[in-house]
Amino acid sequence: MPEFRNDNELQKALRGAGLRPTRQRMALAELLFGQGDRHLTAETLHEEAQRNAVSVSLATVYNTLHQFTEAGLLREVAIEGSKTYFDTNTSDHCHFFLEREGTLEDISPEAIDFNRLPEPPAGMKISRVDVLVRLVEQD
Amino acid sequence: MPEFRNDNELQKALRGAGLRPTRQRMALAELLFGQGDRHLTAETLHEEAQRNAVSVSLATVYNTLHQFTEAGLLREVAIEGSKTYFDTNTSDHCHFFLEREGTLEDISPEAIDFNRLPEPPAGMKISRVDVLVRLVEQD
DNA sequence: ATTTGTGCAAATCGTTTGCATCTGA
DNA sequence: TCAGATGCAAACGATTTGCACAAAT
Repeated sequence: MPEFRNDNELQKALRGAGLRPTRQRMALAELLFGQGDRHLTAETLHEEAQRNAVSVSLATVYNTLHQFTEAGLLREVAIEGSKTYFDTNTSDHCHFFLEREGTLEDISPEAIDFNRLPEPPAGMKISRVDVLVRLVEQD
Repeated sequence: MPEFRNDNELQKALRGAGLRPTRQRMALAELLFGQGDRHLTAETLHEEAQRNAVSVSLATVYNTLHQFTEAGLLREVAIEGSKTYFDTNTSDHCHFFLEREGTLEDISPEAIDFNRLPEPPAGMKISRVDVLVRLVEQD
């Protein structure tokens, strides 16, 4: 859950990841990390950038999201369907998925607890456990 | 986990789902349900059909997979990335995902056990819990 | 005969890429 | 200066759709 108080910290974070703190990356990072935890797609972020008079191409948004993900600043969330979601909360946690709206919400890590996890097959190890709790309207 | 001993049972199942037992649907159903639990994509199934001299168009494979899913004969599995996977095992279970190969394996239901599940927000209920255990080679 | 399904090719959607241009160190 | 970034438009892969034809009831 990266947290940045000012542009200097942000610049340092980008530099630390081997990324030049360009105008576009700084602007996107501010949108991404400036308002708590968020779940968004490339399109969402692109639109938001335009609304905020930040001029970035969609291609750059994609590039940036992937670079930030590699740098550990974002996490990809696997949902069925076409779009890729990015989560600004990179800590270990699960998600609610509102099926009607197609949106994600974090679940606090304490709210889910495993009794047992399966043994990985020989030669393999668990890299991550994704849990998606699907929600629908109550009938 | 649908199980069909012969074409008659299969026909009945399709009819029960409001689907005409056409040549193509019967052939695809045999491929899908004739050999235990499977995880496949539209392309996979299409190729397999061609290898078995079953002539179906890719569009029909897509249609059929979705119709079978709606009918409860298949289950979609959410993986990140482009392709959609279908699982012939419709019972409640989790998956291993082999990241290197991009393939799925069932996990026996007993191997995973939740201590606690989160309370759904007001007015919502849990429709399903998807668990994906990601595996990588041991280092 | 009427309804439903099929195949093909074109259309769509999200995403990626090639390449010329620009920018930050 | 010059590697690295950006933007645009074209390319792409998976999936969907429109429509004429074929098959099932």
